[in-house]
Amino acid sequence: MKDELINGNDLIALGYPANAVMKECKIILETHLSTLPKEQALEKFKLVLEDTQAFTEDDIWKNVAKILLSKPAKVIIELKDLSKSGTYNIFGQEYIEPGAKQQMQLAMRLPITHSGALMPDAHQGYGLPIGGVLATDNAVIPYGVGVDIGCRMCLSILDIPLYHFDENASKFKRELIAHTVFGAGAPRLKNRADHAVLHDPAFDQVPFLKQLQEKAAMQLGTSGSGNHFVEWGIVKIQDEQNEWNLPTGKYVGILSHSGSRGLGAQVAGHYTKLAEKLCSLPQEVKRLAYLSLDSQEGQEYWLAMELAGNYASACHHDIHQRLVEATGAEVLARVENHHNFAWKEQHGGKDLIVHRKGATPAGKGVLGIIPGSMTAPGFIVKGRGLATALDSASHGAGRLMSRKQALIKNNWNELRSMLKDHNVTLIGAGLDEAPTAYKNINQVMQAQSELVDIVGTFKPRIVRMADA
DNA sequence: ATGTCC
Repeated sequence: MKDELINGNDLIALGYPANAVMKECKIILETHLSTLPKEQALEKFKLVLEDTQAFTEDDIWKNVAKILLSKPAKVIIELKDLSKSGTYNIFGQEYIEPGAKQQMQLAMRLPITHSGALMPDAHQGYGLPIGGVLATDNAVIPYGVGVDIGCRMCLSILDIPLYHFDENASKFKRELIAHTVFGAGAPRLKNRADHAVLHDPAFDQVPFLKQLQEKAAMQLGTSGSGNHFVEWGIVKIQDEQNEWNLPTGKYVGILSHSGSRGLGAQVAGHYTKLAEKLCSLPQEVKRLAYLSLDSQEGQEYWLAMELAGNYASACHHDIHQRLVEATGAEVLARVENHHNFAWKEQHGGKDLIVHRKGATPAGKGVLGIIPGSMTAPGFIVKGRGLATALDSASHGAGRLMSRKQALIKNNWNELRSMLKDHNVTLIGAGLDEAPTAYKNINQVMQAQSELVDIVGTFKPRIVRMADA
């Protein structure tokens, strides 16, 4: 081949895919076509592309033919131009790291995205940021829900007198240890669980779920690890108009935070992989791969997601029930909500799929729980239904430090002193969960005063988390 | 988040 050289762009212009075939073409160019004029060489490439089948046995071209036939060019879905992606509202702008905003901006550019919002506890995650809310059109993003599907809060307000709790603190601590199970992969202790959710028809409707049924039974009522907890604490009801007609004042309560354990994690992993296979997005957003709700896979994910949500809910109820029975308490009121989930909702008269990944549903009048930290209060909230926040609020204070960073910066002396100051007994946990690793919950609540009203607070007193 | 890549 004389004078001008053929390059990759020439081949792509002919219609060649930009994949492994390029390497083979380069070898042929160098070893067999080096003396041919450019036009003639291009003609040859064109012929191979048009009649690939005829070259599958050709000594020179068989590798090229094989790749052309086996690997059809993958169509990468294009992101919307920034100018057409629409804006999203950020609450608590000053508390949010740039990485989380960049992730949200990318999510806004998906072709399926309708609208979005970022909560004041937001920080970087896989795919959608934690604290990200994304409304899409008839499609679900497994990583827009998160790895721990149905991760949620549950608060039981009890009839136990405060003085009884204080006088018997060691018994309450013992029962908390006896009736909660922490640790990754940890199975339930002793008695085998039975619960309607373990017989959910979804286990038979979705083949992938069948193999997870036994694991789900083994782990029912367990809490897992990470930032999950079960705690005794003091509820303070301050809204006189509360729905339970409870007199304002202090109550003993149980607050728990956990999700769908191995069941949800396996579902998330499986359908994320499937989505990435079926929905090729540019590298920087590949974790936002989505499934159409009209597809078999999308419908399966939705069913599996709802099962994982119900399972997570059952886990909380099981934990609360055992603690309530062990202490002879009665439940006066209960507040609970998912904060890693997707819902079918109407916004502005349009049917949408609303993903909340680390965000609390806050539709008008909807109750929820936003935890603080092991020493900072959590909040019982009532949604204000702000449209620009897509009826959402934060799911907590949000991390200030990464786990790794927190392990380096925090120390046990400081943590022990904080626990003492706040009259908190801690069982388990590591320095990565120290209160100093989290944002200031009061600032976060201030930043979302348009999103939720405060009904009451919860001050942790005996906290159990997974061992470090 | 989960016994951490089918």
